[in-house]
Amino acid sequence: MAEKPKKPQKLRARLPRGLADRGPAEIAATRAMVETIREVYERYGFEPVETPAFEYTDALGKFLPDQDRPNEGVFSLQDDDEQWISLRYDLTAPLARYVAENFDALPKPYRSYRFGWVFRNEKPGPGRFRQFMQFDADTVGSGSPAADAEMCMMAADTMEALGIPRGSYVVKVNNRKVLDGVLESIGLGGDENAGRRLTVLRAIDKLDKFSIEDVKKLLGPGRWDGGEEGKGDFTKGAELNPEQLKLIEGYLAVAKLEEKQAADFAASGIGFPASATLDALEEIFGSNATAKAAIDELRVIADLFEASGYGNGRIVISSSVVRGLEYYTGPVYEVELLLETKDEKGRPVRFGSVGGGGRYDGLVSRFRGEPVPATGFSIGVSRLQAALTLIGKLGTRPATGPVVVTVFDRERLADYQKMVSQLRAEDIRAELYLGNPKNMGNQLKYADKRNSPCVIIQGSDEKNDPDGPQVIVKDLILGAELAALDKDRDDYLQRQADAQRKVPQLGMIDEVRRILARHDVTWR
RNA sequence: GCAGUUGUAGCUCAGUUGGUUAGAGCGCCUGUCUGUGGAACAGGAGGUCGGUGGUUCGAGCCCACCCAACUGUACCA
Repeated sequence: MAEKPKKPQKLRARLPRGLADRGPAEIAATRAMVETIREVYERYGFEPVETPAFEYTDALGKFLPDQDRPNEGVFSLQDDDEQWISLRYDLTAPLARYVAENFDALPKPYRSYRFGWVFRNEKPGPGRFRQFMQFDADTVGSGSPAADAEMCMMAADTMEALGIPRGSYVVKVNNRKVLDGVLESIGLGGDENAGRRLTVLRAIDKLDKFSIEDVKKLLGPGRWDGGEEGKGDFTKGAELNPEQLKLIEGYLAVAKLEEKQAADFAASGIGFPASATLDALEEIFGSNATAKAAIDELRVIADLFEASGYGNGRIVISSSVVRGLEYYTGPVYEVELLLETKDEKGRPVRFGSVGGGGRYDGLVSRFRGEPVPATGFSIGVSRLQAALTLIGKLGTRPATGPVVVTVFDRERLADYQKMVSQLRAEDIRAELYLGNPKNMGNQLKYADKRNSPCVIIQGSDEKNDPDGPQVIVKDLILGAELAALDKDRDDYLQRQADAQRKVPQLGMIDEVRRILARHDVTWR
């Protein structure tokens, strides 16, 4: 017995984790979403601008403090002059660089939008990728709360334009300065408390994910990952003392109250005034000047969106919104999907935030000697697309393929190619079968896989028809429907004849058009 | 990063207390089909049983370590 010849080790074709290939259906869906978002943003007066995927790492602000090395959350490399450059991890920092670099030429306020891929070197998860698409709009050079209110209204309009019904999404607004004031009032102001401030903010941010009890654990001693003693990893808490804890509990209570009001609204359809929760906040933290000013700012924003009719639950004040810890300086917003659905294994899926933004008054002024207020909003296109696909709001039906002209006689390739050209000249997507034409079956299988509406066949019988040259136009969609009706072979062959027609070659275009119209094929 | 769960064909999964040549369905390819996809039948390709080492006469099964995926959690501009 001869030994089995060892096969050469094959290279395994594989995609790095957290990245995704995209097929025709997904590309079409993204294109449609991007067009819809663009229309809304342009209606609000924003103009397009694009920046490259790479930036100098220092422009992104992602160098680790005291180290000559970029944050590992960003994909970075050293240019040939040793300078670090990084793939952008959002569209905001590059915009700040662009505005600073072109400051004198741009109209102020400068209002622009852009979409593109961004990259984060993080652990991927369902709906979370290491490359994903964002669609941003920003107003640079206006410190007015009206600029912030407008971002929220535009977020709401965009959701509805994308087909998410009112009540199935909510735009939540908070103000980072409220949180700053709250932290000051429990004695966590100053540089020496920066670390604990972060811990407290992170804990508050978890309010939508954890119970109030678990959040309190994080504010106090800490919490086990598994939810109970000894299970999973231990997360160290902020170790607040009882007085501090009590004040924060007051804040958490307001946040929970807002949540309940929002739920009541969803049930009843009756809106509630933002002033109610703001009054409650002011009662507890109004004595702190920072908090007071921030609450007043939120009142202005609420007045604006309520006056324009967005107060009916589309935009709400929400104290649990924290957002990123790095650059936001004022109002912050988040768009949340309220739809609940099940995944393929029947587990409930919460989509959570599909967009957000806020005021970043420090980002442009880093590059300039003067203050430059700015506010922006970003939609996570990839995550939103994943969510919309899961709830069936986006068609996953593959796009219709081209009309396939089959090759019957390989001697007559030129004749078939001419038919293809005639179809193309009429703006009908068409192609010649370019595979091995040894039998008709394979060609039909190919057309079937391409999701073609129909195929063209011309053999010698048709070519030499006594009534002049004919072609067979076979409707694949109708054919598939008819075939599903009956299993009997003779009957099947009979029905098959119904789905294909022999027409004079001169009438080929009309027959194809008839089939396209029958199935509403437009190719968009 | 930490913790738990899981790794057998392209996909979904079987595989007895450790015992010859590791199976099924679906999918794929070929043929029945001298002019027709989705049907039927026949045949075929496809596996380093996640990897490495160990225990054993013998490991898909037992042990150790590693890797990957999933879930939770941490970080997330």
